[in-house]
Amino acid sequence: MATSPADPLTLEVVELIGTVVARYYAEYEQAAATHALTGAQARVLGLLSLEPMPMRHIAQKLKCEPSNITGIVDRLEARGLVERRPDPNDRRIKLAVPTEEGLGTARRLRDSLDFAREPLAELSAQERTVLRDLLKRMLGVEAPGAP
Amino acid sequence: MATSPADPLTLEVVELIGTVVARYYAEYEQAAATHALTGAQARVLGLLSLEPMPMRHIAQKLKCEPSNITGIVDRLEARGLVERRPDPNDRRIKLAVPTEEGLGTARRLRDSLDFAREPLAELSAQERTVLRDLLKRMLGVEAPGAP
DNA sequence: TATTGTTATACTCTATAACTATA
DNA sequence: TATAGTTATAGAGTATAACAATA
Repeated sequence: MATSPADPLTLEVVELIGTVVARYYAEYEQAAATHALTGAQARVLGLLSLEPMPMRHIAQKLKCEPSNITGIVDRLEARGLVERRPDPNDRRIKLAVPTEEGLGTARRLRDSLDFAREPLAELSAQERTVLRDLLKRMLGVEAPGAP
Repeated sequence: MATSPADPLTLEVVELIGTVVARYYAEYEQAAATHALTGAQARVLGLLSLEPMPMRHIAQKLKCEPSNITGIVDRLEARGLVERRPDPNDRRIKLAVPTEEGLGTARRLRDSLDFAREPLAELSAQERTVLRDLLKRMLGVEAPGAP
């Protein structure tokens, strides 16, 4: 479907979002590096810290090829942050599970992600609520009071 | 400076921003791939399409090492999208300049970046204005009517 | 046969260090 | 000597294709 072709207000918002993306991304990479992780390793570890899952699921979540996950989990496993465990029900599957140390690293990583938390301090609670609801609608998340 | 440590509303907004970042980033890479460019090549070409600049300046804008730019510009040049030109005032400097074809590719790339433009159609003009002003304040851009 | 994970391969991006040619 | 760009090198991420083990 064709989208409205470039009214100035929309373009301005798009550019602002681009700035947010660049800043957020850079801070994420830097926070990962602080914990001696690459961005991809940090994303996998963060994902697994929420829920252990088979290798293939990780690739689906990260929208990349499954073969890439092998190497990333290899490096996390070599550092003792993640383990591969057999799935009792299907011996083809290997579950990637964070270790205690991996969980700790994931938590510290999350805590060090100040971005958007510090800038958000500029906004009042009411303004944050407005921002939240606008972002939700942009992203197609169902509205607070709608079905 | 310590930031407020995790009120639920702020965390929710941070997570929403994370979702925006992931979606925007994925769409940018995909749009670049549509034009047979990598993300890095697309970023360099987009930058040069606004203003030709010395190799070193590109590295500063992209926050990476200058040695990386050599290869990226090599590949853009091999495809006829960018040229290296001598700087008349300082023979150490090489200016990276997009060709006509490079400018066309950059324009089409920008036009194909529907993200945030399509989702923004969900919002009214008034809501987009509110979103714009909130993002500006978050990013520390001076407010519309403030010094 | 289909699926899961891995390996092998090739390309790109990245940082580091050493090199060249200018200034 | 200092700076701009390059080269050389090594590590990591990525996609593709082929493979072993299991279903």
